[in-house]
Amino acid sequence: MPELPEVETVRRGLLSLVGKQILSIEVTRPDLRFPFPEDIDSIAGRKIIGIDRRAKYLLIRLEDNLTLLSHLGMTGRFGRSLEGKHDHVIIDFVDGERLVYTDPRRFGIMDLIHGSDEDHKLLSHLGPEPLGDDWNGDVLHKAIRKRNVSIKSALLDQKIVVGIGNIYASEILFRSGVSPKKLAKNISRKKAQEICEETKHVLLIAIEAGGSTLRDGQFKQIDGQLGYFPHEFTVYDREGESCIHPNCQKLVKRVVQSGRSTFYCAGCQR
DNA sequence: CGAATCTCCTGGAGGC
DNA sequence: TGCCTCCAGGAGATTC
Repeated sequence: MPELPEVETVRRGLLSLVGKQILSIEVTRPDLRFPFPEDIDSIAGRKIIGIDRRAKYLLIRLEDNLTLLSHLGMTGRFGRSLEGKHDHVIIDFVDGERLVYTDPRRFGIMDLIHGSDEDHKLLSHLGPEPLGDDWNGDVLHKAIRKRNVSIKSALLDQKIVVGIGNIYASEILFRSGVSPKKLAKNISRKKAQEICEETKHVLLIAIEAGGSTLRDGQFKQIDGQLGYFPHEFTVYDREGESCIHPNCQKLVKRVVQSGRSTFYCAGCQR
């Protein structure tokens, strides 16, 4: 499932579309997670002038201050040709290129932003970007020091920090040596600093690796190449396997928090 | 206000 | 081989 690194990888893959003029857009159904905007056709005739990312949202910038917002949900992906029954959005370009949004589970989102991002309902409440220079241990500590939830849940809360999903939350906490069950309000300033640094590290490494996906490789980079590097994971989906630390004899555990699997090492994470 | 729960959806895995 | 159940999970909506 796409988290920040996967979305960033998709963004980079889409950059070759910048400068192209849209000929037409076709939707094969009325909605994904939400209904498509009624004026979705208004992107036709406009050129793509840039592609940004905010949290896990892709922001396809068009002429005349119009932005096509896209969220990949769980299983959304962009391709250059039709794949089958789950193709929901087909964008054709004047030069003959084609962009197809495919999403079996339809948790994705496609919407238009007229004007500034901050005014859009889905973007207005988002927290800081984890890779931004202004996100540090202090900022994280202040955001969680009164929160009566587990640190795992806090890292998934997009109002605290954006872009982290279920996989990287486990990875970050393992590398930080913090138990996922520890309450956010009990995280020291120093530990918050470590979590912050590991977050940046993990996300950057994943971006360099080209993103990752679930075990079935549902996520594809735009050229169709799989972007899945399971060996990168230290704990995620490794229940019952040995902790990777050479001096640790423990096995990776799995617990369910807020209905989501969390993987951790009880020996290394306190 | 914060926190917990419910909800959307389909494909894949496992059980028998 | 087929059918059933369960599970994966982002994040808004709902409830308390």
